[in-house]
Formats: sequence, structure tokens, C-alpha cells
Amino acid sequence: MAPRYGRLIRVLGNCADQAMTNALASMELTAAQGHIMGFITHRAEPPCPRDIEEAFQLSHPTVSGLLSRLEQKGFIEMRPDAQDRRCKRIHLLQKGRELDETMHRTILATEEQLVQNFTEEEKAQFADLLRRAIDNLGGHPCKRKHKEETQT
Amino acid sequence: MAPRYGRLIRVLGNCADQAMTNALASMELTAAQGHIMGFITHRAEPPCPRDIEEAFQLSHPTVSGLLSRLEQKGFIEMRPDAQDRRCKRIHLLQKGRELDETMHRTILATEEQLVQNFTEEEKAQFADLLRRAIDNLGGHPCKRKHKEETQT
DNA sequence: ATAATTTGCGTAGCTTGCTACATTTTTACA
DNA sequence: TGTAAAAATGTAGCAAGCTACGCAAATTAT
Repeated sequence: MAPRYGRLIRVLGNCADQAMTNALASMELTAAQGHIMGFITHRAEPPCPRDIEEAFQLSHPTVSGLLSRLEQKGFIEMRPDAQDRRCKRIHLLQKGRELDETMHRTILATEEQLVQNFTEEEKAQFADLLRRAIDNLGGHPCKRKHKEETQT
Repeated sequence: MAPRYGRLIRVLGNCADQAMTNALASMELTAAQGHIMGFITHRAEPPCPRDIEEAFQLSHPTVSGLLSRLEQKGFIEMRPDAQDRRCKRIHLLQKGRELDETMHRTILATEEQLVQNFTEEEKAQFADLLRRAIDNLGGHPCKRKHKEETQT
């Protein structure tokens, strides 16, 4: 009998989100906000919302909401691009820059906890299977490309 | 260098939810509602909300909301237990019973798509790793009662 | 028997995900 | 050139996750 991947993935997603949010609570970040802050911090150029949509495969209203909460908290600032005024560049503010060190450590620690009793081989296998599963569901109407830029 | 499990799990969770919701759309069910309907259908006795909370590791307001939407659509009916009037028994209605066949097939098909190019061994490994990851995050500390005495 | 605690459920209000529609700016082409 | 299509973002409204609080019924303790 086939294992219930759907249910397992659902439960793991919820648990991981809660664990991450809990770990990040002291710096007033949720799991989703933390991941996005990490992405912004590691970019050479200030990204625009569209970049985040692609990187995390989220719809633009979702990204829009996340960014306005981050802006409200004073971590980032949105300024229109000079060349293309449709595009809002996401600029990291000092308060956001200061977060990076602790935040990154916290995220890694939680991820390590998640795979704490895995062998190195199992860890690699897990990541591989997760990526392939995402890819198997990837060809959907709304969001297409996630081929470019997978940053390390 | 450690792969970003947190991000992969987050993305897969979203993609799987969308795929499942999309597949179930024709019978007016979302992914979460479908999983719960399956659970209710396969119980010998009409369960109460508490049973669902435990089975899916969800908070009771989440379950409460899901059930009222299912009741509004006429799939189930909530009736207080005669012995313990706190407890609301979840009764499957005819309209809900008719769903089961197609729904179950749809869920399995989507799960098969998710692992479509996995070997049998990889499928088993995937389920195993997912379960162990859930276990690593406690599975319970998220939703266990916090009786925390803060005793010195 | 009565009071206190536990248990099951509900509501309010938040974040994060979505779709559908609107708006503005850029690009493409007739 | 001028209009149409495309692209980037915003807004409204819904589902589903959470915590915190409240209430009624059941259970336990005094």
C-alpha cells in the first residue's frame, strides 16, 4: 500500500514552519519572512518582488503582503527602479542588515535539527528527492520557470 | 554545504497543496478538506473534532473552520454526542459518502504524480525520511499542551 | 454537595497561501 | 506614430494555518 505522501508533506510543512517561526520569534520574524530576508541579503543587487516570486514559487499577492510587513517593521524599503518604474527595488535597511548573522545561524540550526539523525548520504538523498518531487509538480499553469538562478 | 531543507519543504508543501486542490476542484473540495473527508469516511464510528486534531496535528480552530466549511457544503453534519454533550460527533451525509470513490482515486493519482519518476526504493526512502523529519521536529511539542511550570 | 480543574469546542484576529481583477509602465507592431 | 499587448505591481476576498481568550460540560478534589 502506497504511503500517504500528501499527508506526510502537509504535516511536515506545518511542523517545519512552526519550528522555524518559533526559532525566529525573538527577532520578530516568521519563517516565511526569515527566508525572504535571507534571499534579499544575499543578493548583490536589490531584487524586485518578481525575483522573489520565482525563487520561492509564490504568487505576487503573497510576496506583496510579505514585503509590506517587512517594510512596516523597518527591515526593508521599497523604491521604484529609475530605469523601469514598474519595478520596485527592495532595499535592505540597517535594521534588516543587522538581522542577518543571527537569523542565518538560527535557520541553519533548525534545519540541522530537522535532519539530526540522518546520515550524510540520507541528507543528500532527502534534498534530491524533495527537489525532484517539486519538479514533478512544477509544470503548472501559473508559475513556470524556476530554472534560472538557484543561488548557493 | 547544507542544502536548504527549510526552503525545499516550504516550496514542496505549497506545490503539493496546489496540485491536490486543483485535482479535487471538480468536486468542490480543497486539499485539506479532501484529506479530512477521507479520514472521516474510513472511521467506523463518527469521529469528533479532537480526533482530527490528533490525526493531522492541527490546532482546534483550524479543524473547526474546516469542518464548518464541509458542513456548509452539505458533506457532513455535526451532532452532539448523547453521552458527552461537549463532544460533537461528525456524521457523514449522503452527499459526502458519494464523494469517497472519486476523491480517493484523485488523491492517489496526485500522489503518484508527485513521485512519478522515483524507483520503488526511492519512494519508500522518501516516506521514511519524511516521517523521521516530522519526528525530529517533535510532532508533538508543536501541539502538546504547554503545562510548563518554569520550576527552578 | 460544592468548588475547582480539565476538557472540548467556539470566536477573534493575525499571517500566509491563493485567484481574479485593476492599474501603470514598457514594449511591440501595424 | 499610435494603439495593442505584455509585464510588474496593487487590492479584494477567500482558505487554512496559528495563538489567545471564553464558555459550557464533565471530572476531580475538598
